[in-house]
Amino acid sequence: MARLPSAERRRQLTEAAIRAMARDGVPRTTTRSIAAEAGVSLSVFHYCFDSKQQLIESVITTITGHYVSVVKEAIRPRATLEETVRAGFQAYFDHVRAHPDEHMLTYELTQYALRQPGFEHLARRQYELYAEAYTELIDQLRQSMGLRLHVPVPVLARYLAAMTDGLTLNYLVLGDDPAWAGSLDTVTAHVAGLVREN
Amino acid sequence: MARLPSAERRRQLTEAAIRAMARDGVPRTTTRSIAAEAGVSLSVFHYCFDSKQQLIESVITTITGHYVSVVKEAIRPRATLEETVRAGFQAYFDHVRAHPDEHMLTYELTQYALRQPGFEHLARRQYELYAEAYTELIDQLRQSMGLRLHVPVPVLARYLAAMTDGLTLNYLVLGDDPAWAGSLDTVTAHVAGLVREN
DNA sequence: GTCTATAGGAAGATAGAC
DNA sequence: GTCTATCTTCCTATAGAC
Repeated sequence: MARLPSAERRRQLTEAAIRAMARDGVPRTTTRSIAAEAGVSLSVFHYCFDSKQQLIESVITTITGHYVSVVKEAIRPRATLEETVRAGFQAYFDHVRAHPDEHMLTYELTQYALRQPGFEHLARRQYELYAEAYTELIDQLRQSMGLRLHVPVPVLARYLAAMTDGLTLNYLVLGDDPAWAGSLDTVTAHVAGLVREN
Repeated sequence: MARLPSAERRRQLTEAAIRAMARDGVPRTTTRSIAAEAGVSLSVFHYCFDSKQQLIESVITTITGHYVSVVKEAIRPRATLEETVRAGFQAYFDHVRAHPDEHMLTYELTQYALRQPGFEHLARRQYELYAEAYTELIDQLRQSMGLRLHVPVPVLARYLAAMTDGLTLNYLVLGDDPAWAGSLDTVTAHVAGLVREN
C-alpha cells in the first residue's frame, strides 16, 4: 500500500465514509467499514483521526460543502423570472433524484450532530450555510433581473431553505406521484410571486 | 412488581421507549435503557416484544398517531380565513416549541425506518398520515368557510405537509431569530392565498 | 410473570511487530 | 506508515430459577 501524506489520507477516508454512510446509514457505519471502503486497515484510520467523532466532523463539513454547491449551481439566471425559478428547482430536484442516499445522509448527519454533545454547532452551521446559499442566489437574481422583493432577504432565504428541505425530505420518503409535480408547481409560483417586481 | 396484562405492558414499554428516545436519540436508546425507563427488568422487555425492531415498529405507529392529533387539533375554524390559518400554525409551532425532542424523534424514526430493510412502509405510512391529516383539515375548512381552492386537495395537502415539515426541522436546528417570525408570516399569507375564495 | 445470570457478538480504540 | 492481534466495553437476546 502506498505511503501518502496524512492530509490526503484524511480526505480519502472522509470520502469513503460518505459513501459508506450514504449506503448503510450513519449508525451502521463502523470505523471498520469505513477503513474497508477506503481500502486501508483499521489502524490507518486511527492514525489519521483521533476518534470516530473527529471523522464525522470532517464528513459533515465536507458534505455540507457539496450540498451547498448543488443549490448554488441549480439557479442560474434565465430569460424570465418564472423560467429561472422553475429551472432552478428542477435542476436541484434532478440532483436529489439522482443521489437520494446522499441527500438522506445530510438529514442523518444533522440529527447526529444535534444529539452529540458538543456537535450542535455543526448542525447549526449546516443550516446557516443553506440559508447563506439562498441569500447569495437572491442577491445574484436581484442584480441580474432587477427584482423588488416583497419580504426581507434573510426572511426569504430562510423560508426557501426550509421549504426546499421539507420538499426534499417529503420526496425521499414518498417519492413522486401525481401530487408531487403539483407541489413543485405550487412552490415555483409562490417563489416567483415573492420576488416579482411590480 | 404488579402482574399486568401483556397488552398493557407493551403500551407502558412503548411510552417509556418514546421518552427515552426523545431524550437520548434513537441509536443510543438500548433495550436496557427502555426497560429501566419503564421500571421493569430486561427480561420483561423480551417477554413482551420479540425484538427491539418490533418495539420500534410500535413506537413509530404510536408517535405518528400523537403527531397527527397535534396537527389536526391545531387548525380549528375561526372568524376569518387568515385568522384560522395563522392561529393554526401558531398552535402547531407552540407544540413544537414545547416538545422539541419529541418532534426531533419523529425525524429520527423516519430515517431509521427508511434504513431498516422491511421497515420502509412505516416511513411512507408516517408521511401519508401527515398528508391525510391536512386533507381532512382542508375539507373541514372548505365546508365551514366555503372556500374555493386554487389547487387540487391532494396537491395542497402534500405541499402543506412538506412545508410544515421543513419549517419544523429548520426551527429545531436554528431556533427562532428575527427571520423566523417572517417565515411564519410568509407561509401564512401563502396558505391563505392558496385557499382564498375569489 | 418476573427475576438473575450469562451467552455470543460487535463495536471503538490500542499495542507493538515490521 | 502500515499491518495483525488484542483489550475493553456494551449491545441484543436467551436460559432457567423462583
